[in-house]
Amino acid sequence: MDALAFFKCLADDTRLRCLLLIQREQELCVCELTQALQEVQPKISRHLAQLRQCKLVEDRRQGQWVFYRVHPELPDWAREVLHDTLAGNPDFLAPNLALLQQMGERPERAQACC
Amino acid sequence: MDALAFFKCLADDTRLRCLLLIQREQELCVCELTQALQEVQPKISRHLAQLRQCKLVEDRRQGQWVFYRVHPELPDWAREVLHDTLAGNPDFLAPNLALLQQMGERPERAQACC
DNA sequence: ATTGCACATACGTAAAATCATATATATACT
DNA sequence: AGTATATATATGATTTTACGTATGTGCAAT
Repeated sequence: MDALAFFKCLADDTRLRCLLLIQREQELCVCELTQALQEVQPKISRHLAQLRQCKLVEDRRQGQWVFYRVHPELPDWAREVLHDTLAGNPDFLAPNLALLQQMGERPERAQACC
Repeated sequence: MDALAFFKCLADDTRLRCLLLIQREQELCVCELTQALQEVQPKISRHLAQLRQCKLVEDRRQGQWVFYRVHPELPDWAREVLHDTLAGNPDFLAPNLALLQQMGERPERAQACC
């Protein structure tokens, strides 16, 4: 995990919100992120692809949905950066979390394996 | 201090190295950074201007030299991000620190006031 | 099989960031 | 005053990044 590549991923509003939301909520699918950010789906998808290619997140398909979570092998220092950012900017995600709550019929999670 | 603006500042190789070097060495002047990064002076200066405008660093003129240090009012969460990044990437600055050591006649520091 | 839904990607365009070079400013020294 | 050094900014070109729209893919259900 290259520090520069990591910060480039965080240097875009859409990606920063997606990543911090995923970190906070453990796991989110594309339609939830689309709702929470009020953006068109291809835009969200494109940015998630970048986060995936840089190994900041990992995806898991479950039926029609694809769930994203923070990559299990993300180095500790990077995890701490995300944690510190979230802790130091408590209002940043507020509008997105509100939209997420408002969302009806959120996809239900099943276990990743077994 | 806006999280997005902060990460945009870190999302460039020149700025990331400058900022982490300044953080590590407490204070550095432009010619030292120019040497440590092996870049032309206007390039270093331009990136320092951006770090200054975003209030990540503060400058202090002393004679012919201008010294840069981490801005005293940088929020704690941002300081921790810098600290974590430095701690988690011990080799990142190695070539720059080596060049800095090789540098003869480094400008001497004086107290900022009094 | 085909229709619907969730998601991913491709493509051309637009906007933003970076760069190299030239030039300006500020200080120091003679 | 004049020259040298350190640093800052301006300008136009180039590269990178992001975007909108259209289209492709995978799964589920009828």
